[in-house]
Amino acid sequence: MAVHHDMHAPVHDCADCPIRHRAVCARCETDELIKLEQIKYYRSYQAGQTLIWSGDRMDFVASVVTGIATLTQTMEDGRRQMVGLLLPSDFVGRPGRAVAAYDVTATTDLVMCCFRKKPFEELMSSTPHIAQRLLEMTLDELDAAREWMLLLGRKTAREKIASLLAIIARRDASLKLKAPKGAIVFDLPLTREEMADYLGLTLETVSRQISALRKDGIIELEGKRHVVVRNFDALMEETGDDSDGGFLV
Amino acid sequence: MAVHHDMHAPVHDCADCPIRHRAVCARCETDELIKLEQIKYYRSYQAGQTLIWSGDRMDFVASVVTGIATLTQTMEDGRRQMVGLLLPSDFVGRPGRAVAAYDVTATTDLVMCCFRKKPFEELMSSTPHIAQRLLEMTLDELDAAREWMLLLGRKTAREKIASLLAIIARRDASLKLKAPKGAIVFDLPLTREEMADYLGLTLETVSRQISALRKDGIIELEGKRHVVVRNFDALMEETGDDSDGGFLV
DNA sequence: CGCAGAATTGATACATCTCAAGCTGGGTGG
DNA sequence: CCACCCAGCTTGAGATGTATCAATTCTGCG
Repeated sequence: MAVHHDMHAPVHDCADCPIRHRAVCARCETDELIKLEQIKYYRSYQAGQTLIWSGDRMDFVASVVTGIATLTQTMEDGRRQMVGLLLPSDFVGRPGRAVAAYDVTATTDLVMCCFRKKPFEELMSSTPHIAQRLLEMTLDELDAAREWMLLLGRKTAREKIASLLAIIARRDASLKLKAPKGAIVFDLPLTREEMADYLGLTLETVSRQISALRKDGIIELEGKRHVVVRNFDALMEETGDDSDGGFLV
Repeated sequence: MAVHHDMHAPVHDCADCPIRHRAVCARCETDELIKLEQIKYYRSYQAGQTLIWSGDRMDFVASVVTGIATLTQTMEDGRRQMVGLLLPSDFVGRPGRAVAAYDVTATTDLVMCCFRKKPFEELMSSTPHIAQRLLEMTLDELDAAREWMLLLGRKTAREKIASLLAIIARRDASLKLKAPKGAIVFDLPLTREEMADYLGLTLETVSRQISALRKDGIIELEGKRHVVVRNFDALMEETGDDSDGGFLV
Protein backbone atom coordinates (compact mmCIF):
# COMPACT_ATOMS: atom_id res chain seq x y z
CA MET A 1 0.00 0.00 0.00
CA ALA A 2 1.91 2.96 -1.23
CA VAL A 3 1.21 6.12 0.69
CA HIS A 4 2.41 8.67 -1.84
CA HIS A 5 2.28 12.24 -0.82
CA ASP A 6 -1.08 12.15 0.83
CA MET A 7 -1.80 11.71 4.49
CA HIS A 8 -4.47 9.33 5.65
CA ALA A 9 -7.04 10.78 7.98
CA PRO A 10 -8.62 8.74 10.72
CA VAL A 11 -11.70 6.97 9.43
CA HIS A 12 -14.80 8.10 11.25
CA ASP A 13 -18.42 7.25 11.42
CA CYS A 14 -20.93 8.62 8.88
CA ALA A 15 -23.22 9.52 11.76
CA ASP A 16 -20.68 12.06 13.03
CA CYS A 17 -19.76 13.33 9.57
CA PRO A 18 -19.85 17.12 9.23
CA ILE A 19 -21.30 16.89 5.71
CA ARG A 20 -23.73 14.10 6.47
CA HIS A 21 -26.81 16.19 5.73
CA ARG A 22 -25.57 18.00 2.63
CA ALA A 23 -23.40 15.57 0.67
CA VAL A 24 -24.36 12.96 -1.88
CA CYS A 25 -25.31 10.67 1.01
CA ALA A 26 -27.73 13.20 2.52
CA ARG A 27 -30.87 11.24 1.68
CA CYS A 28 -29.57 7.81 2.62
CA GLU A 29 -31.27 5.66 5.22
CA THR A 30 -29.22 3.86 7.84
CA ASP A 31 -29.01 0.65 5.83
CA GLU A 32 -27.87 2.54 2.76
CA LEU A 33 -25.23 4.32 4.79
CA ILE A 34 -23.89 1.00 5.93
CA LYS A 35 -23.32 -0.03 2.34
CA LEU A 36 -21.64 3.26 1.56
CA GLU A 37 -19.52 2.90 4.64
CA GLN A 38 -18.12 -0.34 3.27
CA ILE A 39 -16.71 1.25 0.13
CA LYS A 40 -15.58 4.56 1.51
CA TYR A 41 -12.14 5.64 2.60
CA TYR A 42 -10.69 9.00 3.59
CA ARG A 43 -7.81 10.80 2.02
CA SER A 44 -6.05 13.98 3.02
CA TYR A 45 -4.12 16.35 0.86
CA GLN A 46 -1.93 19.34 1.55
CA ALA A 47 -2.72 22.84 0.39
CA GLY A 48 -1.38 23.35 -3.10
CA GLN A 49 -1.44 19.69 -4.06
CA THR A 50 -3.10 18.68 -7.30
CA LEU A 51 -5.12 15.57 -6.55
CA ILE A 52 -6.20 14.79 -10.06
CA TRP A 53 -4.91 15.84 -13.46
CA SER A 54 -7.19 16.24 -16.43
CA GLY A 55 -6.88 13.04 -18.45
CA ASP A 56 -6.03 10.83 -15.46
CA ARG A 57 -7.91 7.61 -15.02
CA MET A 58 -10.37 8.01 -12.17
CA ASP A 59 -11.09 4.92 -10.13
CA PHE A 60 -13.02 6.77 -7.47
CA VAL A 61 -15.53 9.52 -6.86
CA ALA A 62 -15.51 11.58 -3.68
CA SER A 63 -17.05 14.20 -1.44
CA VAL A 64 -15.13 17.11 0.01
CA VAL A 65 -15.30 16.74 3.80
CA THR A 66 -13.23 19.72 4.91
CA GLY A 67 -11.17 22.28 3.01
CA ILE A 68 -11.49 23.80 -0.42
CA ALA A 69 -10.53 22.49 -3.84
CA THR A 70 -10.74 23.93 -7.32
CA LEU A 71 -11.59 22.56 -10.75
CA THR A 72 -9.53 24.13 -13.52
CA GLN A 73 -9.08 23.82 -17.25
CA THR A 74 -5.83 24.74 -18.93
CA MET A 75 -5.21 25.61 -22.57
CA GLU A 76 -2.11 24.50 -24.46
CA ASP A 77 -0.45 27.89 -24.08
CA GLY A 78 -1.07 27.99 -20.35
CA ARG A 79 -4.20 30.13 -20.11
CA ARG A 80 -6.20 28.82 -17.17
CA GLN A 81 -9.85 29.04 -16.24
CA MET A 82 -11.28 27.83 -13.00
CA VAL A 83 -14.62 26.12 -13.64
CA GLY A 84 -15.57 25.07 -10.16
CA LEU A 85 -14.93 25.83 -6.52
CA LEU A 86 -15.45 22.76 -4.37
CA LEU A 87 -16.55 23.31 -0.80
CA PRO A 88 -17.33 20.85 1.97
CA SER A 89 -20.09 18.45 0.82
CA ASP A 90 -19.41 19.05 -2.89
CA PHE A 91 -18.99 16.03 -5.11
CA VAL A 92 -16.00 15.22 -7.32
CA GLY A 93 -16.00 12.90 -10.29
CA ARG A 94 -18.59 11.64 -12.68
CA PRO A 95 -20.17 8.22 -12.41
CA GLY A 96 -19.83 6.50 -15.75
CA ARG A 97 -16.75 8.40 -16.83
CA ALA A 98 -13.35 6.76 -16.74
CA VAL A 99 -11.14 9.82 -17.24
CA ALA A 100 -10.97 13.11 -15.37
CA ALA A 101 -12.02 16.15 -17.39
CA TYR A 102 -10.43 18.80 -15.16
CA ASP A 103 -7.52 19.34 -12.83
CA VAL A 104 -8.55 19.16 -9.19
CA THR A 105 -6.33 21.10 -6.79
CA ALA A 106 -6.44 21.60 -3.04
CA THR A 107 -6.25 25.30 -2.17
CA THR A 108 -6.34 24.53 1.53
CA ASP A 109 -5.56 21.34 3.39
CA LEU A 110 -8.25 18.97 2.29
CA VAL A 111 -10.00 15.83 3.45
CA MET A 112 -12.00 13.80 0.97
CA CYS A 113 -14.40 10.94 1.49
CA CYS A 114 -13.72 8.65 -1.47
CA PHE A 115 -15.79 5.82 -2.89
CA ARG A 116 -14.37 3.25 -5.26
CA LYS A 117 -16.08 4.01 -8.51
CA LYS A 118 -17.33 0.63 -9.57
CA PRO A 119 -19.12 -0.24 -6.32
CA PHE A 120 -20.44 3.30 -6.07
CA GLU A 121 -22.00 3.02 -9.51
CA GLU A 122 -23.61 -0.26 -8.56
CA LEU A 123 -24.90 1.26 -5.36
CA MET A 124 -26.28 4.16 -7.34
CA SER A 125 -28.47 2.02 -9.53
CA SER A 126 -29.75 0.03 -6.58
CA THR A 127 -30.40 2.90 -4.17
CA PRO A 128 -32.34 5.73 -5.79
CA HIS A 129 -31.66 8.05 -2.86
CA ILE A 130 -28.08 8.49 -3.96
CA ALA A 131 -28.95 9.15 -7.59
CA GLN A 132 -31.71 11.55 -6.54
CA ARG A 133 -29.40 13.55 -4.36
CA LEU A 134 -26.68 13.58 -7.00
CA LEU A 135 -29.15 14.88 -9.57
CA GLU A 136 -30.18 17.67 -7.22
CA MET A 137 -26.57 18.59 -6.55
CA THR A 138 -25.71 18.51 -10.25
CA LEU A 139 -28.63 20.78 -11.08
CA ASP A 140 -27.43 23.21 -8.43
CA GLU A 141 -23.94 23.14 -9.92
CA LEU A 142 -25.37 23.75 -13.35
CA ASP A 143 -27.21 26.82 -12.07
CA ALA A 144 -24.02 28.05 -10.44
CA ALA A 145 -22.09 27.49 -13.67
CA ARG A 146 -24.66 29.48 -15.61
CA GLU A 147 -24.53 32.34 -13.17
CA TRP A 148 -20.79 32.23 -13.59
CA MET A 149 -21.17 32.39 -17.37
CA LEU A 150 -23.00 35.70 -16.97
CA LEU A 151 -20.18 36.96 -14.81
CA LEU A 152 -17.47 35.85 -17.23
CA GLY A 153 -19.23 37.07 -20.35
CA ARG A 154 -20.74 40.35 -19.29
CA LYS A 155 -19.50 41.76 -16.03
CA THR A 156 -16.77 44.36 -15.60
CA ALA A 157 -13.65 43.62 -13.57
CA ARG A 158 -15.03 45.54 -10.61
CA GLU A 159 -18.35 43.71 -10.78
CA LYS A 160 -16.54 40.39 -11.01
CA ILE A 161 -14.52 41.08 -7.86
CA ALA A 162 -17.56 42.34 -5.97
CA SER A 163 -19.52 39.25 -7.05
CA LEU A 164 -16.80 36.90 -5.86
CA LEU A 165 -16.53 38.67 -2.52
CA ALA A 166 -20.29 38.59 -2.12
CA ILE A 167 -20.40 34.87 -2.83
CA ILE A 168 -17.66 34.12 -0.34
CA ALA A 169 -19.22 36.42 2.25
CA ARG A 170 -22.62 34.82 1.85
CA ARG A 171 -21.29 31.31 2.03
CA ASP A 172 -19.26 32.16 5.08
CA ALA A 173 -22.28 33.69 6.76
CA SER A 174 -24.41 30.64 6.00
CA LEU A 175 -21.71 28.35 7.36
CA LYS A 176 -21.40 30.25 10.59
CA LEU A 177 -25.16 30.81 10.75
CA LYS A 178 -24.42 34.40 11.58
CA ALA A 179 -27.11 37.00 11.47
CA PRO A 180 -26.48 39.48 8.67
CA LYS A 181 -26.38 42.22 11.30
CA GLY A 182 -23.14 44.09 11.73
CA ALA A 183 -19.95 43.63 9.76
CA ILE A 184 -19.29 40.46 7.79
CA VAL A 185 -15.76 39.23 8.26
CA PHE A 186 -14.03 36.45 6.39
CA ASP A 187 -10.75 35.20 4.95
CA LEU A 188 -10.22 34.87 1.23
CA PRO A 189 -9.63 31.20 0.50
CA LEU A 190 -7.89 32.03 -2.79
CA THR A 191 -4.71 33.82 -3.82
CA ARG A 192 -4.97 36.76 -6.20
CA GLU A 193 -3.90 34.51 -9.02
CA GLU A 194 -6.57 31.93 -8.19
CA MET A 195 -9.16 34.69 -8.03
CA ALA A 196 -7.95 35.82 -11.44
CA ASP A 197 -8.31 32.30 -12.82
CA TYR A 198 -11.81 32.13 -11.44
CA LEU A 199 -12.86 35.52 -12.78
CA GLY A 200 -11.22 35.46 -16.19
CA LEU A 201 -8.89 38.33 -15.30
CA THR A 202 -5.17 38.82 -14.67
CA LEU A 203 -3.86 38.90 -11.14
CA GLU A 204 -2.82 42.53 -11.59
CA THR A 205 -6.37 43.53 -12.46
CA VAL A 206 -7.69 41.60 -9.45
CA SER A 207 -5.25 43.44 -7.22
CA ARG A 208 -6.14 46.84 -8.67
CA GLN A 209 -9.87 46.29 -8.32
CA ILE A 210 -9.56 45.09 -4.75
CA SER A 211 -7.56 48.23 -4.00
CA ALA A 212 -10.22 50.32 -5.70
CA LEU A 213 -13.03 48.76 -3.65
CA ARG A 214 -10.97 49.40 -0.55
CA LYS A 215 -10.34 53.05 -1.47
CA ASP A 216 -14.05 53.47 -2.14
CA GLY A 217 -14.87 52.14 1.32
CA ILE A 218 -16.82 49.10 0.08
CA ILE A 219 -14.48 46.70 1.85
CA GLU A 220 -11.69 46.88 4.40
CA LEU A 221 -8.58 44.72 4.34
CA GLU A 222 -6.51 43.47 7.24
CA GLY A 223 -3.49 41.86 5.74
CA LYS A 224 -3.89 40.40 2.28
CA ARG A 225 -6.54 37.84 2.98
CA HIS A 226 -8.76 39.12 5.76
CA VAL A 227 -11.78 41.08 4.56
CA VAL A 228 -14.30 43.16 6.49
CA VAL A 229 -17.59 44.16 4.87
CA ARG A 230 -19.45 46.70 6.98
CA ASN A 231 -22.23 47.36 4.50
CA PHE A 232 -23.23 44.29 2.56
CA ASP A 233 -25.80 46.16 0.49
CA ALA A 234 -23.10 48.51 -0.74
CA LEU A 235 -21.10 45.49 -1.87
CA MET A 236 -24.15 44.02 -3.60
CA GLU A 237 -24.63 47.30 -5.45
CA GLU A 238 -21.23 46.76 -7.02
CA THR A 239 -21.99 43.26 -8.28
CA GLY A 240 -24.35 44.40 -11.02
CA ASP A 241 -26.91 41.79 -9.96
CA ASP A 242 -30.60 42.40 -9.43
CA SER A 243 -31.22 43.42 -5.86
CA ASP A 244 -33.61 40.48 -5.43
CA GLY A 245 -31.48 37.89 -7.16
CA GLY A 246 -30.12 34.68 -5.75
CA PHE A 247 -33.23 33.44 -3.98
CA LEU A 248 -34.29 30.87 -6.50
CA VAL A 249 -32.90 27.80 -4.82
CA MET B 1 -58.84 26.37 -23.01
CA ALA B 2 -57.10 29.46 -24.12
CA VAL B 3 -54.81 28.95 -27.07
CA HIS B 4 -52.66 32.02 -26.71
CA HIS B 5 -50.12 32.64 -29.40
CA ASP B 6 -48.93 29.11 -29.76
CA MET B 7 -49.95 26.57 -32.32
CA HIS B 8 -50.75 23.03 -31.29
CA ALA B 9 -48.92 20.36 -33.19
CA PRO B 10 -50.52 17.02 -33.94
CA VAL B 11 -49.91 14.64 -31.09
CA HIS B 12 -47.94 11.67 -32.20
CA ASP B 13 -46.74 8.41 -30.84
CA CYS B 14 -43.59 8.13 -28.72
CA ALA B 15 -42.52 5.19 -30.83
CA ASP B 16 -42.20 7.45 -33.88
CA CYS B 17 -40.65 10.33 -31.97
CA PRO B 18 -37.49 11.72 -33.57
CA ILE B 19 -35.87 12.23 -30.16
CA ARG B 20 -37.04 8.98 -28.64
CA HIS B 21 -33.51 7.60 -28.18
CA ARG B 22 -31.80 10.76 -26.94
CA ALA B 23 -34.29 12.63 -24.76
CA VAL B 24 -35.13 12.24 -21.10
CA CYS B 25 -37.31 9.26 -22.04
CA ALA B 26 -34.47 7.44 -23.80
CA ARG B 27 -34.12 4.67 -21.24
CA CYS B 28 -37.81 4.09 -20.67
CA GLU B 29 -39.40 0.72 -21.22
CA THR B 30 -42.69 0.42 -23.05
CA ASP B 31 -44.78 0.49 -19.88
CA GLU B 32 -42.96 3.58 -18.65
CA LEU B 33 -43.52 5.28 -21.98
CA ILE B 34 -47.22 4.65 -21.65
CA LYS B 35 -47.27 6.54 -18.38
CA LEU B 36 -45.31 9.39 -19.88
CA GLU B 37 -47.64 9.42 -22.84
CA GLN B 38 -50.53 10.12 -20.51
CA ILE B 39 -49.09 13.34 -19.16
CA LYS B 40 -47.45 14.70 -22.28
CA TYR B 41 -48.72 17.27 -24.73
CA TYR B 42 -47.11 19.07 -27.63
CA ARG B 43 -46.70 22.75 -28.10
CA SER B 44 -45.40 24.75 -31.03
CA TYR B 45 -43.87 28.19 -31.03
CA GLN B 46 -42.83 30.59 -33.73
CA ALA B 47 -39.28 31.73 -34.30
CA GLY B 48 -38.55 34.70 -32.09
CA GLN B 49 -41.16 33.90 -29.49
CA THR B 50 -40.14 33.85 -25.84
CA LEU B 51 -41.79 30.79 -24.30
CA ILE B 52 -40.79 31.43 -20.74
CA TRP B 53 -39.63 34.50 -18.87
CA SER B 54 -37.24 34.30 -15.98
CA GLY B 55 -39.36 34.46 -12.82
CA ASP B 56 -42.43 32.89 -14.42
CA ARG B 57 -44.16 30.10 -12.61
CA MET B 58 -43.39 26.84 -14.41
CA ASP B 59 -46.07 24.19 -14.31
CA PHE B 60 -44.36 21.94 -16.83
CA VAL B 61 -41.03 20.58 -17.95
CA ALA B 62 -40.34 19.72 -21.57
CA SER B 63 -38.11 18.27 -24.25
CA VAL B 64 -37.22 20.07 -27.46
CA VAL B 65 -38.57 17.94 -30.30
CA THR B 66 -37.61 20.05 -33.30
CA GLY B 67 -36.07 23.50 -33.65
CA ILE B 68 -33.67 25.47 -31.52
CA ALA B 69 -34.20 27.49 -28.36
CA THR B 70 -31.90 29.55 -26.17
CA LEU B 71 -31.54 30.11 -22.44
CA THR B 72 -30.55 33.67 -21.57
CA GLN B 73 -29.93 35.78 -18.50
CA THR B 74 -30.39 39.53 -18.55
CA MET B 75 -28.95 42.14 -16.21
CA GLU B 76 -30.88 45.18 -15.05
CA ASP B 77 -29.15 47.45 -17.54
CA GLY B 78 -29.85 45.14 -20.45
CA ARG B 79 -26.58 43.25 -20.76
CA ARG B 80 -27.47 39.75 -21.90
CA GLN B 81 -25.66 36.45 -21.70
CA MET B 82 -26.84 33.27 -23.31
CA VAL B 83 -26.25 30.36 -20.95
CA GLY B 84 -27.63 27.49 -23.00
CA LEU B 85 -28.44 26.45 -26.52
CA LEU B 86 -31.26 23.93 -26.60
CA LEU B 87 -31.29 21.45 -29.46
CA PRO B 88 -33.68 18.62 -30.25
CA SER B 89 -33.79 16.18 -27.30
CA ASP B 90 -32.57 18.77 -24.78
CA PHE B 91 -34.54 19.18 -21.59
CA VAL B 92 -36.10 22.39 -20.27
CA GLY B 93 -37.07 23.08 -16.71
CA ARG B 94 -36.01 21.77 -13.36
CA PRO B 95 -37.98 19.21 -11.42
CA GLY B 96 -38.55 20.54 -7.93
CA ARG B 97 -38.34 24.19 -8.92
CA ALA B 98 -41.46 26.31 -9.19
CA VAL B 99 -40.03 29.35 -10.96
CA ALA B 100 -38.05 29.68 -14.17
CA ALA B 101 -34.48 30.88 -13.71
CA TYR B 102 -33.86 31.95 -17.32
CA ASP B 103 -35.63 33.30 -20.35
CA VAL B 104 -36.31 30.61 -22.93
CA THR B 105 -36.64 31.85 -26.50
CA ALA B 106 -37.30 30.05 -29.78
CA THR B 107 -34.72 31.05 -32.39
CA THR B 108 -36.38 28.87 -35.00
CA ASP B 109 -39.87 27.46 -35.14
CA LEU B 110 -40.02 25.06 -32.26
CA VAL B 111 -41.96 22.01 -31.13
CA MET B 112 -41.78 20.96 -27.51
CA CYS B 113 -42.97 17.82 -25.80
CA CYS B 114 -44.26 19.06 -22.45
CA PHE B 115 -45.02 17.15 -19.26
CA ARG B 116 -47.12 18.57 -16.47
CA LYS B 117 -44.64 19.08 -13.71
CA LYS B 118 -46.35 17.48 -10.76
CA PRO B 119 -47.07 14.13 -12.47
CA PHE B 120 -43.63 14.18 -14.05
CA GLU B 121 -42.00 14.52 -10.66
CA GLU B 122 -44.06 11.66 -9.30
CA LEU B 123 -43.13 9.54 -12.28
CA MET B 124 -39.50 10.44 -11.72
CA SER B 125 -39.39 9.05 -8.21
CA SER B 126 -41.21 5.88 -9.24
CA THR B 127 -39.29 5.14 -12.44
CA PRO B 128 -35.52 5.37 -11.96
CA HIS B 129 -34.92 5.22 -15.70
CA ILE B 130 -36.11 8.78 -16.09
CA ALA B 131 -34.06 10.12 -13.20
CA GLN B 132 -31.01 8.23 -14.43
CA ARG B 133 -31.26 9.66 -17.90
CA LEU B 134 -31.90 13.14 -16.55
CA LEU B 135 -28.80 12.89 -14.38
CA GLU B 136 -26.73 11.85 -17.37
CA MET B 137 -28.08 14.73 -19.46
CA THR B 138 -27.51 17.21 -16.65
CA LEU B 139 -23.91 16.07 -16.23
CA ASP B 140 -23.39 16.53 -19.96
CA GLU B 141 -24.84 20.02 -19.74
CA LEU B 142 -22.58 20.81 -16.81
CA ASP B 143 -19.56 19.76 -18.85
CA ALA B 144 -20.73 21.90 -21.73
CA ALA B 145 -21.24 24.85 -19.40
CA ARG B 146 -17.72 24.44 -18.04
CA GLU B 147 -16.22 24.31 -21.49
CA TRP B 148 -18.16 27.47 -22.20
CA MET B 149 -16.72 29.09 -19.08
CA LEU B 150 -13.22 28.57 -20.50
CA LEU B 151 -14.33 30.17 -23.72
CA LEU B 152 -15.93 33.16 -22.00
CA GLY B 153 -13.11 33.72 -19.55
CA ARG B 154 -10.00 33.10 -21.58
CA LYS B 155 -10.51 32.93 -25.33
CA THR B 156 -9.95 35.78 -27.77
CA ALA B 157 -12.77 37.01 -29.99
CA ARG B 158 -11.40 35.09 -32.96
CA GLU B 159 -11.11 31.90 -30.92
CA LYS B 160 -14.64 32.36 -29.63
CA ILE B 161 -16.07 32.65 -33.13
CA ALA B 162 -14.05 29.70 -34.40
CA SER B 163 -15.18 27.63 -31.41
CA LEU B 164 -18.84 28.42 -32.02
CA LEU B 165 -18.56 27.59 -35.71
CA ALA B 166 -16.77 24.34 -34.88
CA ILE B 167 -19.50 23.36 -32.43
CA ILE B 168 -22.27 24.08 -34.90
CA ALA B 169 -20.38 22.33 -37.70
CA ARG B 170 -19.77 19.26 -35.58
CA ARG B 171 -23.33 19.06 -34.39
CA ASP B 172 -24.63 19.47 -37.90
CA ALA B 173 -22.33 16.73 -39.15
CA SER B 174 -23.43 14.38 -36.39
CA LEU B 175 -27.07 15.09 -37.13
CA LYS B 176 -26.68 14.39 -40.84
CA LEU B 177 -24.35 11.49 -40.10
CA LYS B 178 -22.11 12.86 -42.80
CA ALA B 179 -18.60 11.61 -43.22
CA PRO B 180 -16.10 14.34 -42.35
CA LYS B 181 -14.75 14.06 -45.91
CA GLY B 182 -15.09 17.10 -48.12
CA ALA B 183 -16.48 20.46 -47.19
CA ILE B 184 -18.78 20.90 -44.22
CA VAL B 185 -21.74 23.08 -45.04
CA PHE B 186 -24.30 24.47 -42.63
CA ASP B 187 -26.57 27.37 -41.81
CA LEU B 188 -26.01 29.50 -38.75
CA PRO B 189 -29.03 29.11 -36.50
CA LEU B 190 -28.29 32.40 -34.74
CA THR B 191 -28.21 36.05 -35.71
CA ARG B 192 -25.00 38.01 -35.17
CA GLU B 193 -26.52 39.49 -32.06
CA GLU B 194 -27.44 36.09 -30.67
CA MET B 195 -23.94 34.86 -31.40
CA ALA B 196 -22.63 37.91 -29.53
CA ASP B 197 -24.86 37.10 -26.55
CA TYR B 198 -23.59 33.57 -26.57
CA LEU B 199 -19.91 34.53 -26.85
CA GLY B 200 -19.81 37.51 -24.50
CA LEU B 201 -19.00 39.91 -27.35
CA THR B 202 -20.70 42.75 -29.18
CA LEU B 203 -22.38 42.07 -32.49
CA GLU B 204 -19.87 44.33 -34.24
CA THR B 205 -16.96 42.26 -32.99
CA VAL B 206 -18.73 39.09 -34.10
CA SER B 207 -19.21 40.55 -37.54
CA ARG B 208 -15.59 41.68 -37.79
CA GLN B 209 -14.17 38.34 -36.71
CA ILE B 210 -16.38 36.43 -39.13
CA SER B 211 -15.13 38.73 -41.87
CA ALA B 212 -11.55 38.13 -40.75
CA LEU B 213 -11.97 34.34 -40.82
CA ARG B 214 -13.45 34.69 -44.30
CA LYS B 215 -10.57 36.86 -45.52
CA ASP B 216 -8.10 34.36 -44.09
CA GLY B 217 -9.77 31.54 -45.99
CA ILE B 218 -10.84 29.59 -42.92
CA ILE B 219 -14.50 29.78 -43.87
CA GLU B 220 -16.57 30.82 -46.88
CA LEU B 221 -19.88 32.62 -46.68
CA GLU B 222 -22.84 32.43 -49.06
CA GLY B 223 -25.25 35.07 -47.91
CA LYS B 224 -25.16 35.96 -44.24
CA ARG B 225 -26.05 32.64 -42.75
CA HIS B 226 -24.71 29.90 -45.01
CA VAL B 227 -21.21 28.72 -44.10
CA VAL B 228 -18.80 26.45 -45.96
CA VAL B 229 -15.82 24.95 -44.15
CA ARG B 230 -13.45 23.26 -46.60
CA ASN B 231 -10.74 22.49 -44.07
CA PHE B 232 -12.12 21.61 -40.67
CA ASP B 233 -8.65 21.18 -39.14
CA ALA B 234 -7.80 24.74 -40.11
CA LEU B 235 -10.92 25.90 -38.27
CA MET B 236 -9.99 23.81 -35.24
CA GLU B 237 -6.56 25.44 -35.21
CA GLU B 238 -8.30 28.75 -34.66
CA THR B 239 -10.32 27.60 -31.66
CA GLY B 240 -7.34 27.45 -29.31
CA ASP B 241 -8.43 23.99 -28.11
CA ASP B 242 -6.16 21.00 -27.78
CA SER B 243 -6.11 19.10 -31.04
CA ASP B 244 -7.34 15.98 -29.22
CA GLY B 245 -9.99 17.68 -27.14
CA GLY B 246 -13.68 16.95 -27.09
CA PHE B 247 -13.56 13.18 -27.03
CA LEU B 248 -14.29 12.70 -23.37
CA VAL B 249 -17.96 11.91 -23.66
C1' DC C 1 18.30 39.09 8.87
C1' DG C 2 17.20 38.22 4.58
C1' DC C 3 15.03 35.52 1.36
C1' DA C 4 11.00 34.04 -1.56
C1' DG C 5 6.42 34.07 -2.70
C1' DA C 6 2.57 37.11 -2.86
C1' DA C 7 0.78 41.42 -3.71
C1' DT C 8 0.80 46.24 -5.17
C1' DT C 9 1.55 49.91 -8.28
C1' DG C 10 3.06 52.23 -12.59
C1' DA C 11 3.51 52.95 -17.66
C1' DT C 12 2.24 51.46 -21.88
C1' DA C 13 0.09 48.43 -25.43
C1' DC C 14 -3.69 46.50 -27.44
C1' DA C 15 -8.17 44.04 -27.97
C1' DT C 16 -12.62 44.97 -27.79
C1' DC C 17 -16.33 48.28 -27.16
C1' DT C 18 -18.83 52.29 -28.55
C1' DC C 19 -20.79 55.36 -31.60
C1' DA C 20 -21.80 56.26 -36.26
C1' DA C 21 -22.39 55.72 -41.11
C1' DG C 22 -23.53 52.68 -45.00
C1' DC C 23 -24.63 48.45 -47.08
C1' DT C 24 -27.58 44.38 -48.44
C1' DG C 25 -31.47 41.67 -49.57
C1' DG C 26 -36.07 40.46 -49.26
C1' DG C 27 -40.74 42.07 -48.71
C1' DT C 28 -44.47 45.57 -49.53
C1' DG C 29 -47.28 48.89 -51.35
C1' DG C 30 -48.08 52.40 -54.68
C1' DC D 1 -42.25 47.04 -61.84
C1' DC D 2 -40.03 50.00 -59.23
C1' DA D 3 -39.18 52.62 -55.03
C1' DC D 4 -38.98 52.24 -50.66
C1' DC D 5 -38.23 50.31 -46.23
C1' DC D 6 -36.34 47.84 -42.57
C1' DA D 7 -33.91 44.41 -40.00
C1' DG D 8 -29.73 42.43 -40.17
C1' DC D 9 -25.22 43.12 -41.16
C1' DT D 10 -20.72 45.34 -42.32
C1' DT D 11 -17.21 48.68 -41.86
C1' DG D 12 -14.82 52.76 -39.92
C1' DA D 13 -12.77 55.83 -36.32
C1' DG D 14 -12.02 56.73 -31.83
C1' DA D 15 -12.59 55.65 -26.75
C1' DT D 16 -11.80 52.64 -23.00
C1' DG D 17 -10.97 48.70 -20.04
C1' DT D 18 -7.97 45.23 -19.29
C1' DA D 19 -3.56 42.95 -20.36
C1' DT D 20 1.26 43.18 -20.46
C1' DC D 21 5.74 44.26 -18.90
C1' DA D 22 8.40 46.01 -15.21
C1' DA D 23 9.55 47.78 -10.63
C1' DT D 24 8.80 47.90 -5.87
C1' DT D 25 6.75 46.72 -1.57
C1' DC D 26 4.86 43.65 1.61
C1' DT D 27 4.70 39.45 4.57
C1' DG D 28 5.78 35.27 6.73
C1' DC D 29 9.30 32.23 7.82
C1' DG D 30 13.67 29.61 8.03
